[in-house]
Parts: sequence; C-alpha cells; structure tokens
Amino acid sequence: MKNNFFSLLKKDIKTRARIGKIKTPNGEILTPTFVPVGSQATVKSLTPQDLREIGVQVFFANTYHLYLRPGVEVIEKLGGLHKFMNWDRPLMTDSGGFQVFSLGRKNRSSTLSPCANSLVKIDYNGVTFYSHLDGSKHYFTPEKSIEIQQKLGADIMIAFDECAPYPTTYNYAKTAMERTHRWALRSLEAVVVGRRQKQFLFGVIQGSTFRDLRQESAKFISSLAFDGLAIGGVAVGESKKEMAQILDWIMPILQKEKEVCPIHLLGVGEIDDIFTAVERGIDTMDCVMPTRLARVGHILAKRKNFTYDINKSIFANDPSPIDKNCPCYVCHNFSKAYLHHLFRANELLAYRLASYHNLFFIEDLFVKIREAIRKDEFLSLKKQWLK
RNA sequence: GCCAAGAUAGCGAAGUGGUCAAACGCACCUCUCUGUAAAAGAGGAGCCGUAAGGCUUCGGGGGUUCGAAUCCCUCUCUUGGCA
Repeated sequence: MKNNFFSLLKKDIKTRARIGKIKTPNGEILTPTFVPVGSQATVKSLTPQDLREIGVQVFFANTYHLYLRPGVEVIEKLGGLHKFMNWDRPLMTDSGGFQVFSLGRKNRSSTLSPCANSLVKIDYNGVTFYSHLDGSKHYFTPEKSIEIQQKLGADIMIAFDECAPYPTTYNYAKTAMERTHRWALRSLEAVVVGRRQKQFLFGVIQGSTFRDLRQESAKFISSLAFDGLAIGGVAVGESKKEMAQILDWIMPILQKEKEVCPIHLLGVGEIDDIFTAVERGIDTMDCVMPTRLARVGHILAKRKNFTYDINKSIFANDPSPIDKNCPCYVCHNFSKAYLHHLFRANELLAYRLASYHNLFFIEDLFVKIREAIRKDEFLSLKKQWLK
C-alpha cells in the first residue's frame, strides 16, 4: 500500500507496529523513527555531519523560535532552512502552537486555561503572545504559521493547534479541540501549493484525556486532506497509563480512516514510551529528551531507568566506556572518567559527546525496532527492553 | 626587632555586641526534566535527629557583658612597610 508520500512496507502480526517509508523532496525516512528536536535550526551541539553519522533521518525545527530569531526573512533570503543550516535531508517544522501556549503558561498554577494569565490571549482567529526574548507582541494565526513554515521550507509542516494544559476541564479541552479543528481547516486552506518545493502538512489531534473528545478529534482530523497526522497534547503531565490509553482510543480510528498515512506523536520519547507508541502504530515521534538529558550529563544506556548521571563522583576514575554495549563513536573512544571530567570542568565537548551518544542510543534502538517488526519480533524486543 | 593590616565553614568573601549555625559566589551532595525561554531548574549542605529540637562553632587561650564572630588582654601565624 502506498501513495506518493508514504508507503507501508510491513505490518507486525501481533501489534499495530509497522514499517513504512516517507518520501520527501529531500530524501526518504524509514519508519518508525525518532525525530530529534532542533528548535533553533540546530540539534544542540551537533553538526549535520554528526547527525548523519548517528543515523538521524529527519529532525524537528520550530516556527516560533525561528520566527523570533533570526526571523523568517533572513532564512528565506539565505535559501530556506535546509540551506541555511546545511541539512540536505528531510526536515519537519513544528507550528509554534505548543510554544505559544506552553511558554505563556508562566504561572504553573493556572493550568485550567492558558488565558488565566496575561502573556497569551487566544481568540477565535489566533493567539496574541509576547516574545520570550524581548517581550514584543506578536499574533499567530493558522495562516501565519503556515506562511512562516512555507517560507522556512521544511518537508513536513505541522498545523497550528492548541495544546490544552493538563489537567484541564472537559469544557476547556473541548473548546481547545474545537479551535484546533477550525484551525486545521484553515491551515489546509492556507497552504500555497508550489510556493516552494512540495511540503507536506500534518493535522493535529487533541482532546486531552477525554475519550469522546479524542475519538471525535481523531475522526475529524483524519477526515481532512492532510498528508499526515500528529497526536498532540500528550506527555504534558498525564500518567503514562493515560497516554497509552489515549493511543489505544485513537490509533485504530486513525489507521482505519487514513490507511496509508504517517502518524507522528508529538513530544514523546522516553524509552518505555517509544515502545508504547510504536506498538500502537506510531511512525515518527520527536522529543527533546535524549539531547536535553545529555546536556546535564544523563547518559542513556540499557540499564535500570535507561539513564545514569555521569557527573557522579564514582565515575571519576572509571576507564570503561559510557555504555559498554554501544557501538557509537563516543563509546568507542572515550571513558566514563573522561566524560565525567569534561562535565565537571564545564568543557563544551561534554555536551557534544553526550548528545552524540544519547541520540545514537535512540536511533540504534529504532534500528532494532524496525528490524524486529520486519521479523515479527516486536513484542519480544519490547519484553527484552522493558522487563 | 619595630610599625601597620589581617586571620570567618573545602576555597573566596560578607558580617563588627543580640534578629548568626553565620549572607553571597565557586566547588560539593541530592532530585527533576517527554511538540527545548534548558551547557537548565529545584533543594541540601557544622554535628545528632524524619521532625520538633538539642549540642558544638568564626586562628589558640583568657577576660568584659544578661548576651561576643563582633569589645579588651595575650599567644601563634600571614601580608606589607621600616630597620
């Protein structure tokens, strides 16, 4: 089964896990895969060459960040995002919706509605927000987000949505979802085909932790002419059980309504979540986790909690690699003691080596996952990792 | 040898009669991080205790005072200057 954009290569016989291929003007993406986050047109501390070595197929830049700095015009003049940062593989841009809402939520007690504080004002048309850089006032609409994303020129764009906070009331979740739906329609209409090279657009499903809302959202968004689907509003504070539940509610609907269509999970990426998501049919997922943890010295490894803190003094004299089972460049060339030292000394190489390894670890896991699905062994791989 | 300045928790450095178990920075310890305002953030940090609280601290010793890191005497050491 295939269309021009996405093809399904293999379905797991026991779960909804599947292997697919996304075809973009800048190359193909074999799924399931991880999408590292590089909001400011960089996966922090890593070069495009590093990313290639690691096996990164696609990463996730951000409309909000790039719009505020350096500005869309700058990137447009310099030939678009790919050229600007010299990344010639697939690229996604987030709509900026998440930032507008989550950054505005400065006061954490005001979780019921982002409007409870003054930094963000939502109206029927869009969102007024203030720059975290200089406090300047800006207005985003679905059309504006799409316009920026088209100028940036990523292969895959995300429709402008409202991510309701957690916890929230049923009524607010419904309001945010309905707004997301209206904005989805407008996002679709805003796309100017042929403006740049072909860009694909993903619609976002919302509905918080409410079953009927999630299902309604899944049906509505998948009924539209999006190239792909994205699930938003998860990993925002709800339990892992709730997140799995949400996927259980909506994935069958999405896969039925839009049979040949990639499904992205927004903002999820802890190791157990990866299995949860892939098992339910998720094709791509982005997350800051591996890169953010790396920068504070939390090293991913196949052990309890899948992470440990290289800053701990017990590693000061440890000659072993940071992950003895990992074939990556860092694990092949440096000791725990060395990385420990780099972190203690605040040396820049610390962030780079840790980020390199952590991303490699995740990418390598996805290689294993794809291999397992191919052999119908996904569940046994999962069992082996999450015992 | 004389004169001057100084000695505060691992280091640096506030404090100059009570609100000081002692600011602040670094280092240290613990925890947190899921569509990146993140090379971040929160907390701890004399000793005992989960806590309430108790006990011992501001170079050593002695004194004044209801009360001293803070005032006085003395010793030791450090740093300048003069011989």
